[in-house]
Amino acid sequence: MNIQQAATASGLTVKTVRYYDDIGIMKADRRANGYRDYSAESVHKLAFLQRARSLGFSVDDCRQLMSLYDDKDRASADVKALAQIRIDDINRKLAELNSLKLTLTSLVTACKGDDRPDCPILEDLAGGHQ
Amino acid sequence: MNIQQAATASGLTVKTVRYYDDIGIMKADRRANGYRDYSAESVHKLAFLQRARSLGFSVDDCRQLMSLYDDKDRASADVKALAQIRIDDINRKLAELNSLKLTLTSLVTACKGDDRPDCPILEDLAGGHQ
DNA sequence: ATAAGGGTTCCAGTTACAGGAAGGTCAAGA
DNA sequence: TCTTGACCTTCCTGTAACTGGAACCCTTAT
Repeated sequence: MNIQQAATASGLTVKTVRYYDDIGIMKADRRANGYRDYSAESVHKLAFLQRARSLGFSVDDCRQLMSLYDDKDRASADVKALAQIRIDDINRKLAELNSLKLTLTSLVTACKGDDRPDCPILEDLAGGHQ
Repeated sequence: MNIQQAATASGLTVKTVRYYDDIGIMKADRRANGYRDYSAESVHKLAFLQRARSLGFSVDDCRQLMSLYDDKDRASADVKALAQIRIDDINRKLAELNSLKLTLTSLVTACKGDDRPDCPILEDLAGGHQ
């Protein structure tokens, strides 16, 4: 299977598939003419990568997930631990974003948003909360 | 004031302050010996940048905020609009992260996390949701 | 004179690709 | 057979916002 078809089938871009080959996370076979060649199993692994990336795992995380996936003797606890770390990340980001949102929302509420130059947002940015 | 002191006073790192000088968002004065020199007002602007960045404004947003800040005839509506865009961004990210969290949490819950190789997380990544 | 602790510039590395140039390959039609 | 167009290849650059480090200059104190 050509790279284009592999990309389409796995939900990735051609650029990304080539990149995954370059960094060695998903090596492609080569035909005599140098073209990359993807088997059904390779496409499956690419789709695995696509899904893992879309769930916010880093490419490095994916490297680990892939080796766990390939290891038929793995312990599911190892995978669970990786996923839990991701959840913790997400929780941290959620907390941070919620706090940002609160601050910005209160600023926007305080700002009249008219033609005059008084602006509580700029005042706050300039040091109101030091 | 030396760069070190300016950095400390504004809550930035020396590297960052130098970077802001390089990209022109906050140009420093220079002494005869070539050292950067920061006035109280410069430090104030650096602190403004620090606060805006910590609220999730991009450096490019900050460029606009700075010019609005410097412009005494600005309309506060302009600033309000920028802040609103940021809030919308944040809402989008919150929704995305919440959805990720739901998925990961249900996977982690389904995974026994023991020594055996059966792992719903890997199964899902491998195509459970196609 | 020298050593410590500033400062300077410039270059590489980070993440996960995207864009684009230059050129090789393949299948089909005139 | 030649050409055309759609593929494919590698390689280089750029992205955002810095960080780390090398090589070197300046200042101050001992």
